[in-house]
Amino acid sequence: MNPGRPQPSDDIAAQSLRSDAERNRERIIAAARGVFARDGLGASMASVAREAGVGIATIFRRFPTKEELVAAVFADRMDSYADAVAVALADADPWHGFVGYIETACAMQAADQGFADVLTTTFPTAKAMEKRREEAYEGMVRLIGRAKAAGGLREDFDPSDLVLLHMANAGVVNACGDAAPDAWRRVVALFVQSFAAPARATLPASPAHEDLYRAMLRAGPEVPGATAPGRTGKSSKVATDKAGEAD
Amino acid sequence: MNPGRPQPSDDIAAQSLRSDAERNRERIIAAARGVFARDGLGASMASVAREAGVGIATIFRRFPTKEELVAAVFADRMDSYADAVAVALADADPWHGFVGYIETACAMQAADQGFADVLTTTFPTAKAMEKRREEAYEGMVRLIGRAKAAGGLREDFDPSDLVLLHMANAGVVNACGDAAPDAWRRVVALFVQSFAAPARATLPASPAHEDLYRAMLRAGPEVPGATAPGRTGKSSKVATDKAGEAD
DNA sequence: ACAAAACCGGATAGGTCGATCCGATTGATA
DNA sequence: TATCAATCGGATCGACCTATCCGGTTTTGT
Repeated sequence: MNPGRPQPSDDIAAQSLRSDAERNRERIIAAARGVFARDGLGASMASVAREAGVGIATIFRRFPTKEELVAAVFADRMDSYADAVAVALADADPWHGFVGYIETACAMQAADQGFADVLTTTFPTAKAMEKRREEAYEGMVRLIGRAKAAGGLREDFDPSDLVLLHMANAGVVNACGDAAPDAWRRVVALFVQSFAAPARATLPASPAHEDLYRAMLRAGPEVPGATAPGRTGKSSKVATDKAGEAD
Repeated sequence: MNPGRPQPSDDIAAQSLRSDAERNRERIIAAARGVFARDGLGASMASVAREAGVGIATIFRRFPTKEELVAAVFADRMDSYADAVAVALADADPWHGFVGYIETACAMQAADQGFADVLTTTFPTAKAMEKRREEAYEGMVRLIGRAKAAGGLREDFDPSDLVLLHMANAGVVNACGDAAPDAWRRVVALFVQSFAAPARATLPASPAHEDLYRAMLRAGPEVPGATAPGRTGKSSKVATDKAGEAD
């Protein structure tokens, strides 16, 4: 009956972890949840350790890489994400369900900087998380089909548009942070109105499926958000061609 | 007539720089233009130096901080940006001018990763650049007024919506990079359709002016983008993670 | 041609990050 | 209670970043 006993019928998840180890594991996840939500995935492992009240090594012992910690932290959030699609599919009104999904998912991005990044990044090594993502994607395709059939959604809407929506929303919540915590609502409302049927005009083609996948792979590295003072400027150059250059 | 002579009536800009120094200064700016455009503001000073064929110290001698280099590099890009507003105001058709401005500005973001961030960040120390930004903003307010008066633009459109648009577009171009270089066009087209009058539904309130300013201040630090896509293939371990970036 | 000032760039300082090492500690078992 | 493996956490590694230092080189004015 003692928890942690090596009995086969014991509690699953934590397989034979010493009691203090299991306690720390939960502390770490709880701390990481808060830190990633507040500072995004760019938060350092050290800051998570500090928040959890454990040593840095303790984190890496339980989660050999940062990516694994991220996967552990966001596992249940991805569940909620997949659930949101299921809830939307259960809605009797296809368009209402579609809009509800969008608002729920974007609200999740706004409430958790880390999750905003997760939705626009793929983690090939975190199979469980990617599985949820695919489940959600398949549900979204059906959701879109229903909404189109019911006439609420414009016919040229593509599943990839939801990915683009999340990228755009991530840009807004990342840039605004807590300075303007509700700005995303207006952006999302504008998007939703542009999704409504009938289409006001034709759209440029959607990006290819695999291009978007590569884009999400590429995003992996880092996420701004946190660092402080040393601000640097940014710049751009324009040099080449493209679009309307001024002279 | 020799350039660089200490004559008072000499060429302005470069005040008495030795010929080789002036040559390097231009090389540095040209290199930084390309590097920032390709890799975003997260690109390191070392990579700029390498591209320019000069030493790191040479860059910091001419531009004491990275922010100053950025300001120097983007000065003309901000001019083009302000020009785009002027061009839009000169358009006989207010709505056409409004849409043209949006497409031009967003195209500039897509063509230059660094500029995408510049548009969503303020640089209090770079006064010239901030002046251009304000000029552009004032022009945008007039542009919006004209477009509303002509009936093309929905009445509840707010100038801050253009800032949000740029934040959203930055999110898309940052996430997509060169993997899906045209994805932004579809997003912008959707936005434009949602801007068109008549409004399909009311919108959540706009963020407060000063909140958006604080958000743009806060955005400063870093920008991902840096690391190359396929890279890291090498040995095992560490593949992922960040690093460069960002920052 | 020549000296002095201006300039160059590699090495280095000092910071952060992810990740690892190792001596000290603690929990589980008998 | 005694034992020992499992665990802990601070120190440390290596890589990268911005920024500075300093000995060698180049431009400039006479």
